Amino acid sequence: MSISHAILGFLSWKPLTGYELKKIFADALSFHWSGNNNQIYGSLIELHKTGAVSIEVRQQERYPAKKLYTITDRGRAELREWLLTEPELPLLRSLAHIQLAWSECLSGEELDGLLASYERQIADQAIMCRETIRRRGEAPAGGGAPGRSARERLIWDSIDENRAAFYEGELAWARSLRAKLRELP
Amino acid sequence: MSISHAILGFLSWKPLTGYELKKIFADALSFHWSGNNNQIYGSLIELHKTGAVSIEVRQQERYPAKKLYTITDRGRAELREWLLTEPELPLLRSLAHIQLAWSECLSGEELDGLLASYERQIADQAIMCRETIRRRGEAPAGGGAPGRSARERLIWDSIDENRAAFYEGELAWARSLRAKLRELP
DNA sequence: CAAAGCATGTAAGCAGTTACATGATTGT
DNA sequence: ACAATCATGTAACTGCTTACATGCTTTG
Repeated sequence: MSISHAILGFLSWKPLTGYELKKIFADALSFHWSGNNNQIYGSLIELHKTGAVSIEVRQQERYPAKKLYTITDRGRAELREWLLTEPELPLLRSLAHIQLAWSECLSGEELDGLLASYERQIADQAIMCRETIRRRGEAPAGGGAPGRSARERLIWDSIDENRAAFYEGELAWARSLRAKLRELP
Repeated sequence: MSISHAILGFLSWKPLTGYELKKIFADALSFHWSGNNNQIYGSLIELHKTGAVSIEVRQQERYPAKKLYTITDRGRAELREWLLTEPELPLLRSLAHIQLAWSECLSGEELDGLLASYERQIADQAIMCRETIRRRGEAPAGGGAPGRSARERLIWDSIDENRAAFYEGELAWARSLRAKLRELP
């Protein structure tokens, strides 16, 4: 499961519970995982089986007991090994493009409506990305990562920037296509 | 299965066999499906069950019998209905970004190597995209689509252009990040 | 009193992948 | 001789998703 590498990544910062990881993934939009129970808890069980993490059960007074997961040396080695593997190509999949591809079945207005709706959604996304970046700039040291180096900050900011730029590019593309379609006879 | 809409799309042009569809998907990189047997043949069986396509078995002299699939009115209606549904957000997933996110575990040279390798792969992809677009420009009417309107051609060209621009954008991003990392103390 | 938060887990299912299985024919 | 093309299909698996199940506590 490819998400387990990302889990190991977060655990390399500090020990966390499944519940905390869930929230982290749900918040970290650039990581594109929904952070659903099945994957997080399932991966943690798997990681424990292979010895990449250790478990410490913490009883609590007013809340259910929680399991704190800590990365082991073996987990660290596994993470490093993965980091050194040849990176895969990014996966881009836009069902909207497929819809556009057969818009010959649609009238001019219907096609324009489809594009308008796509544009709106992408624009929202782009704004949200920029907002996230802005807020991060305001609250500097908060992000959970201990001892973040300048290098790491640069990389994380670049990844967020990449995401924003992607949506902005897609938005520009949709707008330009829509304009070109209006100019057609 | 979301690929079945794309299958209906191609069948809306002309009747095709599973084998032909397989090749079409394998060639149409912008459609990001591998065109593996299981999906194509499985979807066709499903589409036939729901009455979206009809089958005609053609015996051949020197080759195995083939099944020619034709879209029905019901299939056309289903396709049109899907085209009018609210488009989904594009899905972007770059494992390479996740690797970069924890490159704190790597040395400067290792990180640079990772980025270099990513850069190379993206650059190849970008070149291939441009090459496909160039070749399409040379051979005009070939593409299998009957009676393509100016509108449709514009859209298909835009989708290819979008794909190329995506890889070029990603390439520029990787290069700029690499340059910034070199300037760091 | 209902909703949201804390905390763990399971069940069922969808979409996609590689690899396997068959078997004639044509090209190198 | 070996590989590729034509043509259909199945098996086994991965990764991911939503929804279900439980139960106590805090906040509105």
